[in-house]
Amino acid sequence: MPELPEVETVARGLQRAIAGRRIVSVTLGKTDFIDDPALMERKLPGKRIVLVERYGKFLLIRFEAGSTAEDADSALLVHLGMTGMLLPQTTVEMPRKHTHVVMLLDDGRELRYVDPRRFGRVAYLAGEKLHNELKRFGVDPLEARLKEFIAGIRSRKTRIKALLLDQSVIRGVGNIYADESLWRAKVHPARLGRNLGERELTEVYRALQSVLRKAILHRGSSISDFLDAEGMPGEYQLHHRAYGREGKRCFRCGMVIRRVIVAGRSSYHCPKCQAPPREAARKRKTPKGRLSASKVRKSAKIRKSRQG
DNA sequence: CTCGATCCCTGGACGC
DNA sequence: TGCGTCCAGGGATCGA
Repeated sequence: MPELPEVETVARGLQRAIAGRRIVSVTLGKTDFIDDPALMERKLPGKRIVLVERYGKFLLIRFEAGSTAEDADSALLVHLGMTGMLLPQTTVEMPRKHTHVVMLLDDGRELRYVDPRRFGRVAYLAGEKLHNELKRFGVDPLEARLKEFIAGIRSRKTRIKALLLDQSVIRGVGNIYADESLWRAKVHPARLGRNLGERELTEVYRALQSVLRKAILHRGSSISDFLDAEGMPGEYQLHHRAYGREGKRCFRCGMVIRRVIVAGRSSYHCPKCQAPPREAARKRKTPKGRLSASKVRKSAKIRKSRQG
């Protein structure tokens, strides 16, 4: 599941592998995760890749400025979703199953986008549109100063876990690194961000940066299927202290790690080290009778989307 | 404004 | 072995 460290790893690998190459042609498979497939097919051929960088959880493949103003400052924006992979491969290598975008490069290799679940997103954007897209996001956690981080957390009234995951507040953090950071900072995921003291917020900030940096050094976490640009899995999953460790013992105090749902996401934490909030012993209410009704609605929606 | 719930998708785990 | 069911999760969207 590509979050900041995984995307950073892919960006570095791609920068080494394809910077300077020119795109010769584009072949698309399924396109339901592409913003404007026709535009992409029209604009990419001939473009030279000058830089591959990370922006939050996005990869930005930046192109050489074209002759027209419209083509200045253009990029391919790629979000890997849950299972996306960008692999530079030779044409003799069999494309993996679920390869949906193939970009032929001028050295004969292909840059292939593979995404079984198609939770990702691909968009060709230029000029103002690119600019507007990027400014929707909050601060980069590795670049933000403590003051900016705290201002971001205090900007909204919700739980710390939800704040860390909110890309418009902080860009790049997902479920794994949110849990890992909160465990290290000894802060319960359901605490309200507003109720965290200066000291606690400082701890979260430091833990977040430390965890992200270490994870980048280990080339990210491969839980099920993350692969970097060289097709290699990361190793940071071997260093997880909270995420995915339900029922196992806390490395700090020996208490059993628990999983609760916060902000709609599995949240692994140590119930002893990470004291639960006093503020809101709020219980989620999910009437069981709704189940059948929602399933009825689900099938109706699927039918509708297939038509339109 | 802010919240939770729901949905998208596929493969892997699990139960029988 | 094979089938059905559940779950993972980021982000868009919607109704409360």
